Amino acid sequence: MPELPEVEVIRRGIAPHIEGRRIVSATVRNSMLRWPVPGDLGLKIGGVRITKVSRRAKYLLFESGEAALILHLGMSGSLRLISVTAAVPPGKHDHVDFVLDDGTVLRFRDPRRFGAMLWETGDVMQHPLLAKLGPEPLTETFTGDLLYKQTRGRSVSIKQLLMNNSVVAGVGNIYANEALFHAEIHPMTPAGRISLSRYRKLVQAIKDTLNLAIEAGGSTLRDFVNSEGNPGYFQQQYFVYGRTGQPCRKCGVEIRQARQGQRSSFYCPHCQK
DNA sequence: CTGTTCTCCTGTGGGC
DNA sequence: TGCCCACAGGAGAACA
Repeated sequence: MPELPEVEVIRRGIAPHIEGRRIVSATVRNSMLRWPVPGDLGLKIGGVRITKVSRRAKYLLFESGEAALILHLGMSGSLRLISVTAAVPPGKHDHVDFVLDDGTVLRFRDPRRFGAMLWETGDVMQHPLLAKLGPEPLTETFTGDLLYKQTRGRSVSIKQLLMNNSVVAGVGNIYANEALFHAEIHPMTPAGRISLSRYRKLVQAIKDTLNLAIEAGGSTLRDFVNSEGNPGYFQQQYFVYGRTGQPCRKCGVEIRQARQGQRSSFYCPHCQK
């Protein structure tokens, strides 16, 4: 699933091919994503020049002067660029195509259709999906001091807190688990009972794991044009995620799995307290 | 406000 | 080899 690092790597991969280009047309074959793709998307986006491809949390934003396309890859979404000469026929789950003014096609595929594609005029950051997001984890506004202040008196578990996008944007299940392991914090610890120094360590762990993943993805990044599969997706060497029953990479004790809010948590019972 | 539960969807993998 | 089914999960919506 595309986590924040994958989305960022995808953004970096496609931006050079899209920024400065005009979108000639859009073809929507299946509009039933998480929310319906606007029926008049093609009319609205046709002729629009994309000046910038940016990211907020796990949302990709294709910005023009006065409007923006908001794109979320959900669980199974992917983007690929197809050159005009390749003429690849769309597959079953290729729901949307954008034709650029150089003939390139940007194709959105999403088998599970948890993704989203919306059009917002005006200031895109005022869109309800984006307006209430917390700080970006990789910016300096996201600090241990902030998390500490924000969590006094709160009983929610730290793992679930990290996955709350209004607290910090775009930290998903994998990186919440991984960061808690590196910070040596048990995922079920109530957020209000964690000290300032531990929050500082946790925030650093979040930044480090995300940055490491982005670097790993960037280093293996292939060209997005005419590439098969899902360029931008990459398999990380995880410390706890998906490693139930396997030995902890630090101490050898078996990694445990538990359920927190309908979501799997993975942790080392020896390293994380 | 807080915290919890529900919901959308389909590919994958384990069991038999 | 084929079939069945639990499971996975981002995150907004709904609810207590």
